[in-house]
Amino acid sequence: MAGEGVARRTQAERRGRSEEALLDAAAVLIAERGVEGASLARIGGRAGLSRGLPTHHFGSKDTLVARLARRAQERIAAGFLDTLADEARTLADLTGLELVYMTVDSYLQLFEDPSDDVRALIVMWGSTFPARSSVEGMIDAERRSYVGLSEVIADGQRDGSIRADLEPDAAAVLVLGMMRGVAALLLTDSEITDMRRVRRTCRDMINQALEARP
Amino acid sequence: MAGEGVARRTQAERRGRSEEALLDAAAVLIAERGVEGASLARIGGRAGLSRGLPTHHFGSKDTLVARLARRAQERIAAGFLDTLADEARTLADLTGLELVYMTVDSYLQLFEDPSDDVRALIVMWGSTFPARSSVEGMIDAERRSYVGLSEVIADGQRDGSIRADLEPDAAAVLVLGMMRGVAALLLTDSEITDMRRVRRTCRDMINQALEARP
Amino acid sequence: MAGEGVARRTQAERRGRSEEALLDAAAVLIAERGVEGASLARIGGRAGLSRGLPTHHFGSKDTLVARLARRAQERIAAGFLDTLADEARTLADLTGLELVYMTVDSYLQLFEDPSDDVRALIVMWGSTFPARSSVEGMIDAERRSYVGLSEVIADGQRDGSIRADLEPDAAAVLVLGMMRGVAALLLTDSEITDMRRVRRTCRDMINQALEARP
Amino acid sequence: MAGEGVARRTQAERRGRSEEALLDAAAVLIAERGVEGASLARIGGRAGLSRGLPTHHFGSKDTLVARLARRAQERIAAGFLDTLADEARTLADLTGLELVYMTVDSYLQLFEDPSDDVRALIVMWGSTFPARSSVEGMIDAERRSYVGLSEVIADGQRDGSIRADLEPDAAAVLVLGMMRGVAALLLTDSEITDMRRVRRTCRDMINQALEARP
DNA sequence: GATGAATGAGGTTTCATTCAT
DNA sequence: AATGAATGAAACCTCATTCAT
Repeated sequence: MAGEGVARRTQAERRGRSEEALLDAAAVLIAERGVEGASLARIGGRAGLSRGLPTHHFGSKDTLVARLARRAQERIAAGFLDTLADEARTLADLTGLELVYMTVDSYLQLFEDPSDDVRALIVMWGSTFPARSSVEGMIDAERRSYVGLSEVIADGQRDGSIRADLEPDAAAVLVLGMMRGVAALLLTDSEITDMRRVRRTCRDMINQALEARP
Repeated sequence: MAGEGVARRTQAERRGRSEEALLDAAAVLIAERGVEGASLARIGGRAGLSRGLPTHHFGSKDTLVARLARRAQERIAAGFLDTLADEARTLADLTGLELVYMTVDSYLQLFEDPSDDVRALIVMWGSTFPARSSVEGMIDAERRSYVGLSEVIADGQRDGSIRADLEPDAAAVLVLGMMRGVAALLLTDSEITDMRRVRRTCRDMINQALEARP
Repeated sequence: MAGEGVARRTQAERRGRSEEALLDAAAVLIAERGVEGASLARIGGRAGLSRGLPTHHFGSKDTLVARLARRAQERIAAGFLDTLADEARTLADLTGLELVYMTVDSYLQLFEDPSDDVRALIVMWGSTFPARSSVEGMIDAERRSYVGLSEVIADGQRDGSIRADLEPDAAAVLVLGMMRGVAALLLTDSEITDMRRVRRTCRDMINQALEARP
Repeated sequence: MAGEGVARRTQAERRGRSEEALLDAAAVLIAERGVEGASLARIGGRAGLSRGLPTHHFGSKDTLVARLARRAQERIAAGFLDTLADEARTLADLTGLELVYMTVDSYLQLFEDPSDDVRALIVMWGSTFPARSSVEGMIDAERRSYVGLSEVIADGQRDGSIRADLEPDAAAVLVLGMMRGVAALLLTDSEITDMRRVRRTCRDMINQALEARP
């Protein structure tokens, strides 16, 4: 029993380690060359493993890409919660306006020195633009982000921090679109301007645009 | 001689007509299946022409795609100028703030019922996200948009319509990113909310965020 | 116009020649290594053409195999009609019994010195045995052979050359099965016995088994 | 010691049980998808065991397939002897003609409601048609069937039950080919006609074709 | 005895491009 | 100007097999 347990854990560990390595490699390559340019053979090679392993583990390229997308999204979400925790606040303590601002700001902060995961995520987002796109779960996740943001804005209207005359749905689209679009612009042309100034200006603009005035 | 002249004009016309047909077909296919999914053979077929014609006319796929991107951008710019003309204004009559707003609004209006060109343009924008991207001229064009917008904002500060404490560069990134990002979101998930409400809310937010206050 | 006509004929000829070469190569390789063992790359190579051509022409392996099957079946049918013509008879002149016999005998004769087409056809027949098989049109063609043979036997009963107490359906299955099975056995193990003696004995057995007795 | 003995027997039993399960699964999959379509991983899975077990037990796919072929042939032979035993006859009591008939008939009877083994066997037979075929032992077994049948026919001529003017070799090929071919036809297209009528007609035709006449 | 992770060869297919017509 | 035949690289995927556990 003990022997079996060890063997199992070791096999599982081996598997897990390979998967992580493959996802890491996929992130690098997708960020670099796009979803289609990142071939499974190259992903395997870059991970220091064999050409055939990516398919062996994930069954198909679509699955691998979807898994990478989810991992990146989860990491971002976890990072955001960490940030809140670091500042010793809970969600309940924040006004809606503060929460909107922190959402946007912590997202943009990721792009000051973007990880491969984060860069890959934007690239994957870009590859969902064609009508028949394939990155599974991506559009759903985007929808959830939109709904969540919309609710936060409505909350902010209830708690009096956000102007009551905004339409939460429409404002959520604008804020989310700005987050994604700005990230994409800066990733594409990193010389455009530096992210820190953008974040500072962004705080200003969000406050001006959303804040309820006496 | 006269006959030859006519023949030549006809040849040139035919050529032009074929090229337009090919670009139209390319726009449809790129909007539908992405840049890589739009194969030259399919583009030729969709245009009602031969498989070999796209290469024959444009020399390479990259060139074809670049030409399509330029055509779409020029059409958008021309449309914008037409809108201004319709409202019997010249650029000189507008405050910086008005110009920013009209730029954004007329862009978003394109996505209420997007043409194939416009949809293809967003798809091509998405395919520039990888670090080694290929759509020639696209990043430069984006840079020019950014510079132009930045200047308009600075003009607005000079003419007193836009808050003086904004950094024009950073504000331009935020506004341009929002335009692109919102367009992409709505193209990807058309059920999210309707564009008209977004435009209305956008006017509000831009005014609040940029307007100089007494 | 004339130039176009020539060009077209020449292009068409080129295409036709390649197709024939590919089908010939496919027949050799399928006879040798089976349907799955005959890879498209090898077929192209054996035909003295490129690896990619088989797919380019036929679209898929299934189509290529189906085309080969049809070609072989048509050639066999044409050969049978030629044989009849050589003997200056028309179908109408033959009794049902004679026609059954000639059908079987001319089929078996093909296997005295079997062409690649004929060998490939038996191999393709063998590859239809799995429940989910793929050689398109093969099972239908087999069904048609069976129906045709069954009608010939019924005709023979009407014209008095074949015993009236046979069930035409069942007899057709037995005769057709024998044709195919014997062909397969001899192809598989050519040392079993020589085909000429089989044909002689076959005539005997068919006469004994089917002939109406006074 | 006793414990060890038990353990060993249990181990051996387990091994045997696994092997049988693997062969059963292989029969199902080969009947369904052909020899090449039946992958070792799927065989293991279908048997409710692991992916690696087929190789572990049989060493190679070829060996597994050969073992399955032999098992199926032995079962068929054993079934035939059982049938004889049920009818309380020994081989010595039968005339050659009767024995030929019973061989064919009991074989065809198997296909009225064919087991996976029997279906797989026909599929494996079909996969021996290519010149370089792989199912080890299959062609030899077929040869032995042929030789045996040929001897039975010669015996029948000696005992006066079968026409003396037949060539035993050739007749054996025809009878064996018919058995196999009819089985294949009915397996491929089960709607062709029902096996019972074929068996009835077959008895008739064999008697007419082989029986010595006074 | 058994599991399943890992490999890498090989298959079909898609495609941009070249070239003859 | 236009067609479409031909090429060959590269993609995804399947699979028998090897090997560590």
